[in-house]
Amino acid sequence: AFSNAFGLKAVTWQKVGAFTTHRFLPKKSIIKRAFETEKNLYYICSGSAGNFTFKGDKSVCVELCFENEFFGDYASLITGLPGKVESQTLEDAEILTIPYNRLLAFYKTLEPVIAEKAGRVAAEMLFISKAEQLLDIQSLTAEERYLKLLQTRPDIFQRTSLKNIASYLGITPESLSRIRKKTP
Amino acid sequence: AFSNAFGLKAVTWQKVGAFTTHRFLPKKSIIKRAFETEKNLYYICSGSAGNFTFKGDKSVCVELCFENEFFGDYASLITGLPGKVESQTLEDAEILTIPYNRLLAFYKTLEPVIAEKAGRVAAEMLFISKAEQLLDIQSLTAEERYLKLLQTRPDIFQRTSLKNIASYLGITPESLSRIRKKTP
DNA sequence: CACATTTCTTACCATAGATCAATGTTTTTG
DNA sequence: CAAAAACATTGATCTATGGTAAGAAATGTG
Repeated sequence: AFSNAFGLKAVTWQKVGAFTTHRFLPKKSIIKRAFETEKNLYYICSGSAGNFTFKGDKSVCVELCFENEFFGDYASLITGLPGKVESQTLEDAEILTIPYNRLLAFYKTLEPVIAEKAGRVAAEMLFISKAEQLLDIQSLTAEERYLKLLQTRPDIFQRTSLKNIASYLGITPESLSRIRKKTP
Repeated sequence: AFSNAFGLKAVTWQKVGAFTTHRFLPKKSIIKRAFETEKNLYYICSGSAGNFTFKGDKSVCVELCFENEFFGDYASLITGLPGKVESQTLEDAEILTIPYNRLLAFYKTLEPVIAEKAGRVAAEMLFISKAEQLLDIQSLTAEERYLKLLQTRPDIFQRTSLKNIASYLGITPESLSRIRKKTP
């Protein structure tokens, strides 16, 4: 499914498949609760998932992932500490669960350089993505962030509730509604 | 200077020193302009530095770094694309400049696994740090962010202008001034 | 299919934080 | 050292966004 990701060959990923669980989860299934430690890496075959936290008593979507993307509470996975986010599906989803300790053990059976490279490439991608998300929030207005998301990921608006999109953009559903009304 | 960082031995870093430039830069020196591509990694021996972007016509500090920390426009360094931020010193600073292509070439003289591991550890640290910064902005109020910074990095307030701290917290200097007046 | 739940929109008011302006303070610089 | 620049604070507004509420639309469910 995830051929060549992180510089690993398809044949290598096939071996990962041996200890990977394949599940169909309905919409709004909780994958990992807040303050639990993440033990798995996930791959979304179809559907979508998100990471959520709270601002006061309001749920905030901090990450959105779709089919053919890896997913999880990476901060918790990397540090081994309890993560602050709750992970859940946003649509019915087909998800691969890759136990992280099994993945690390498998890495040790490879040439070590291959495994470290995969880890480096993955971590670099995560960093680039987070850095851009943060820079957007710091340098763009709510309306600019909406327009950027609309241009770069128009499909998201067909698949995710405006409520989640609003919190992902850092605003309330009401504000998003007003922005949408203003910008046809 | 930077012993054992990223899982590299002190003796390895000593060899990096051979192609590292040592400079003293006065306060507010520009290290890299916005929209240029970063070619170097920096290490701050003393003083401090920050990365800046603009929100409309206002300068926003998106990163603060101090002595004994690595520094740079990592997103640009990793992707090789022009970066959006301007890097500059915030105090008089003693800075090591490590040309990235020389660093990568040096990596190739090591056991490859060592180099990849260093890259992985570095990227993971950057990711963790950005993810936390983003989560704070999305889940905390301005006052909560101020209090968190005050608790975790009280020294910053002795060394950096409140103007920069305010923009780092995502607020104006006036708002920070009012928050400080309110919370003694 | 009918009922319940959630989502989306709209309206109205409240508020955190922004903006503008004035003033005092500190820092920089010639 | 004195003038200029940058910074910090305060007060008086202004505004974007939040909060609340209510109804319409969509979706989920027995």
